[in-house]
Amino acid sequence: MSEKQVKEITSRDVDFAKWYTDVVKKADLVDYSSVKGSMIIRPYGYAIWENMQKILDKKFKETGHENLQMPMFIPESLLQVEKDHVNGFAPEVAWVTYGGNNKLEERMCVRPTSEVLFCDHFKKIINSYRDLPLLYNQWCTIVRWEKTTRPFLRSREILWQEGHTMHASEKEALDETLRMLKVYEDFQKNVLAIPVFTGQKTDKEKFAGAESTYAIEAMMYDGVALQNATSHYFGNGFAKAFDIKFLNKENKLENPYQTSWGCTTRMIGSLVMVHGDDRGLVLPPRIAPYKVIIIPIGNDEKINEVLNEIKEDLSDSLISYKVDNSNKTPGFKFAEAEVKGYPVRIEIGKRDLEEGLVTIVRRDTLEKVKVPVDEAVMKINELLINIQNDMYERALKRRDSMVYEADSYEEMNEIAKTKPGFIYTNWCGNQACEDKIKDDLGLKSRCIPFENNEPTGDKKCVCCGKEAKTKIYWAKQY
RNA sequence: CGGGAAAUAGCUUAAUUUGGUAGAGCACUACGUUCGGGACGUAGAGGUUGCAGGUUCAAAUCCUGUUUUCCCGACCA
Repeated sequence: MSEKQVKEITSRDVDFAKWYTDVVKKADLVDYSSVKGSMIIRPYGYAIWENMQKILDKKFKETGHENLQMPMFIPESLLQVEKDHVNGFAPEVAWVTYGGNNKLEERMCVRPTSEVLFCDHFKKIINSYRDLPLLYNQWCTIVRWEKTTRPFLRSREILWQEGHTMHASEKEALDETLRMLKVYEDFQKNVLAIPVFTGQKTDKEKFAGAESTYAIEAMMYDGVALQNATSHYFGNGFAKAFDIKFLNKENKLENPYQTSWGCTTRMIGSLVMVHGDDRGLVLPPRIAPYKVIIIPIGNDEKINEVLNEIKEDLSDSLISYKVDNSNKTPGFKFAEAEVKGYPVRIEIGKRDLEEGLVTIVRRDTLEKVKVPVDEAVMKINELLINIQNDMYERALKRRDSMVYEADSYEEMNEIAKTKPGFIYTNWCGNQACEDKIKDDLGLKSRCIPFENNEPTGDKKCVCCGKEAKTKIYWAKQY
């Protein structure tokens, strides 16, 4: 690697935090604005979000959901209807107190999430079991006044999607909660190539006002956890607080059962921190705005002819591409392509063309192959599939190598202090142990996975030594 | 929100200690030569030194406040 690259992007093993900010800025994903925690998502970063939206939105619609748009402001009295909810969010909402020069009679917060807005609406439109289920989703921004902010990982203005549904039965609502969690899990695995632990949050970590919260938890390159999506089951708590009722088949009034689920542009941060390397971003083909970057080396008739031929073949195969026609030297273009993380690079130069070849380079391994011009697109198709799979397998292998089981508190302590990653232990189910582990080791519970969650070994809680109820993951979090 | 550090051209920075004409490299613009791992020549453009006050004959430099960024902690469904 040249000295110039080392200078521009801090090595991720030297200073991971600096590496992250270098990559998100140098890959043109994001820029800072003059408001803390309110970032500018630049076209290349936004294109990744658009792809996420496109793929998820299709899934949401296939599962019967409709998009709508709710207001941005919530009157204080409305936010206060559900007690746990307001207690959870009050410390981090932004308030609007003036309209022009006039002080408002009642202040309004900028939505930190839209449960109460949906409930206010649901109350008006739900009358009968025939109105259920109601399956809604909205793409919007929300505001949470975070104290510490970082691009994509924790911002004050958050670009996200929130699904809100109402059901006639407890079971149906719970099924919906888990169904959407599964949609997120599949998306992470198959599109983002990010392995996740899927499971239930503890009572301490669950959403304010929810009966149960589920999450998908990813591990970043440095072993720190990032929650990439959540799905909540509310029971009928909000419905009761908001007096939402429907007549069931027996002609009796009943409160419906509710869910909500969401994911944000934080997933872009995940992509960077799971797959990126010292040369920059590495994007899985299925989410990359451009799957191929074409770099002509030099400029003559033959090169242009082959360039056009390949462009046509890529278009025919529905493979998105970008051409770097700038006047930069090849070395500059290669380095630039690597910072941006285009999955495949194709180099068209006269030296290869004399033998009828072009060079194809995959970003994840930097492996180069030379193929005949008319086989280039076929080869690219094959590579894109391999890159997608290999990236997932590599991420999975790395993650699994950083998950440690601890049987005693001493062992857990030792691992927490010396090895980055997740720790998997027996747990009694009491918050006292969660609090102690947070205080002693700085670790928070991530989730209780759905599978292989039976206590093992002596079946005692790793912290208090009492009988364990389950196994659970612990980690530092972003 | 506490503790620390920083802010000078798009980027990296010099001048700040000791107040006295804001300077460079890269990037950018035009033309030309180049092109297989961060090219070269010639010419050019780019700054009320984050913002607001104060001290001074004079402030990038000293003082106060403020905003933003980074680090550590607290907080964070």
